[in-house]
Amino acid sequence: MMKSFPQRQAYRESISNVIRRDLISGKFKCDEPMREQKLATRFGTSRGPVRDALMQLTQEGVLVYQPNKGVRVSSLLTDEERDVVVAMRLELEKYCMSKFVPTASQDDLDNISFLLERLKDACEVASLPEVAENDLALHRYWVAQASPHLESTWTGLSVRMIMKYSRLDNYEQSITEHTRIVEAILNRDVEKAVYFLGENIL
Amino acid sequence: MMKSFPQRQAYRESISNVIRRDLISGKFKCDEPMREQKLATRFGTSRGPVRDALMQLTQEGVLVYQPNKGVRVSSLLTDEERDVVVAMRLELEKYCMSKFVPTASQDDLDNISFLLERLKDACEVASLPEVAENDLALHRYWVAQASPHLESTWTGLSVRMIMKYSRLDNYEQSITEHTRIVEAILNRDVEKAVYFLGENIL
DNA sequence: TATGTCCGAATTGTTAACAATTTGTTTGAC
DNA sequence: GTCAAACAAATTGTTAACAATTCGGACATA
Repeated sequence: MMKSFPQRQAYRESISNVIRRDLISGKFKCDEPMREQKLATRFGTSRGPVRDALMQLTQEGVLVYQPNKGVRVSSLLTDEERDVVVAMRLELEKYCMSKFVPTASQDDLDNISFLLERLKDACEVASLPEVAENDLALHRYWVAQASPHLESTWTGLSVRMIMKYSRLDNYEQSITEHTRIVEAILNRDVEKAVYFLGENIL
Repeated sequence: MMKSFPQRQAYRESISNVIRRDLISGKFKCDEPMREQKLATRFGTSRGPVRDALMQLTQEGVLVYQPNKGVRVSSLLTDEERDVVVAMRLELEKYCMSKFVPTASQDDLDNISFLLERLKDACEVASLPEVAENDLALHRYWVAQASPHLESTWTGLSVRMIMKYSRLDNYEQSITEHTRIVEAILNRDVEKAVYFLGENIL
């Protein structure tokens, strides 16, 4: 569905996805070192793919690397840095949204609706990691559709923004905000979509 | 000098630096696949470190990865995408500059002056790759000092911005623009520094 | 107690070999 | 000649072993 997945080669991506999820849900303490062997056994692979995943997350900024010492969880952004990241992400997503809305196919609209429903479900259950994942999945959709070039940049910004301080724990608000955005998209109303996006990303 | 280099462990970083430089100077065609073994022999290592470097550049966005097919040179940004990237980079650097100028030590100022001189030298020689490298090195200085958290984000934005369309081939202009910026920094004039930065990054 | 040195364990860095996948070419039927 | 299947070569993905570095504690000394 939706993503014509490049068959196989899940390792690198899927491992980093799981770790990223753990990081978002606060499963690791700050500055905690990530041991390669430990993770390798956890994922049932050798250290190679784990190293790949760790390096990827390092480049995203959620982990930091020190030669011969491995990677550890990055310290959180300062409030000021977070503001900058928010502004950058908003700049990026506004562009993607204004590009996406006029050109979205019916399939796209269906997928958006579907992702919104999944987000709502997660909010009902009130499971923060689930909410975060579905929130990002929804936003990622229009980013990836409008500008695959910038998807990886977007991921780094978004994850770090969420890790610093998450507004996602207000589930009611998250639902209404995203419902508004999606409704605007379905109505092909770029103005509103971008506006509500600005109210959601902060 | 200046960078307390993490002893050893040059491989990963230095390889990606060389490749990045080659990419900026247009040594590879667009969509050209990067063969691991070829690069490995070139750098005198095994494929491991090369894979690390390639993945890092992939995360920066200058290379794209396809499972079981390796990485190839990423297609260039569209004009619109470049505008967005420019805006994001400017947002980021303005913050760093306003943070850096008031708190810069004498050493910092010396280093900035030194980096400016090197940039001028490169402009004299009129070697585009050299100019690009020194241009980035100068900008990187205040970014890394003000916000190490965001350095990797900055690198990705800057490299892709330069690759799409480089204003650097106007060497005269590059010198004057950067001289103005550095002078403002030396005078602790945040206003001017940020202003001239805005004139330089576009 | 405080300090410094040495040694062993734990961890990361690198390599080469092997497995799996993709790609290119030849072969053969029609 | 065209197309498709089968085979061969090239390339990527993964693994385990080995090398180099870092970390922690025991021990000796002042």
